[in-house]
Amino acid sequence: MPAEHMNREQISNGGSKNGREDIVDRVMEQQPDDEILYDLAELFKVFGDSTRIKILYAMFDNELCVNDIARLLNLSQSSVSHQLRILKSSKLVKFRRDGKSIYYSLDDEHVRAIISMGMEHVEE
Amino acid sequence: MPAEHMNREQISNGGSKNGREDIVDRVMEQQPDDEILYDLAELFKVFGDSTRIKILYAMFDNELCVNDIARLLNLSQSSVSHQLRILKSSKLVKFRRDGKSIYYSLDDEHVRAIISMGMEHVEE
DNA sequence: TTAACACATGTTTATCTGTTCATATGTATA
DNA sequence: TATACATATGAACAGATAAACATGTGTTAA
Repeated sequence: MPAEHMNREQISNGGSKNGREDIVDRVMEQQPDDEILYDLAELFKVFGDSTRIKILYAMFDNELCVNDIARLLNLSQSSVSHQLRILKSSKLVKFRRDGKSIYYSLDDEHVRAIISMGMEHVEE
Repeated sequence: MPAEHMNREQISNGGSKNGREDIVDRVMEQQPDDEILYDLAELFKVFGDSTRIKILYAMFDNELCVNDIARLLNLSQSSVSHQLRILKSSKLVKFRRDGKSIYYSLDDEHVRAIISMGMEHVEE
């Protein structure tokens, strides 16, 4: 393509198809593997349910057993247990048994940090 | 109930029903309004889809137009547009028009912070 | 070992959500 | 103004998912 037939954008980027190729290619290289981004989405999906968020927030600085959570949030025991199962498999909560009860708490500081970041965004 | 009929747990917590009442009451007071936690869940729900996460990550430090994103991630223009609509209404991205194209970018540092926190948790 | 309690799990159902396809809106250019 | 390009939007369908209900497992104490 002769230079006199190029528009300003094409000239400024060296004549690539539409002047965005370079940027698209660069972003493509920076992008993490799909698998990682899939896992990241799965993580946020767990936070993305109001029942689970309520449970997580209740445990923000308290260890709670299943029955505590059910009474506190007015949920069925079954529902709480199902949600805790999801939180466990995502490594967001840990637990310990004490007699007949099982006490749950947040697994690490990341969980608190993620919730706090979200709260900041919401409270605007 | 006479003290000699109480178990150790009941005595140590002053004789409340099952020794967890105090904690449950305290947590209940600390818990934010349902509406706030609902909004928080809604926010994370937006991050909880692999297509949207890919789009957000691609914009981590690049402004991109709809067509860029579609080519980059091998998605249909319609799909990208639908997802950007959701990201816009959640205030996660901002945009500007330049001629026929519309350039999208992350709305603020919170968005980057939330993604980074999530990444740290996933990369373990 | 039986009963009572605390929790987990399987299944079903109603609802929600992402994609696709078709079409509409908005912008630049000949 | 006609055409092409870039993006947005509406509708419909398929897959995902949370809640409810019933039942199973594990623990304690009589």
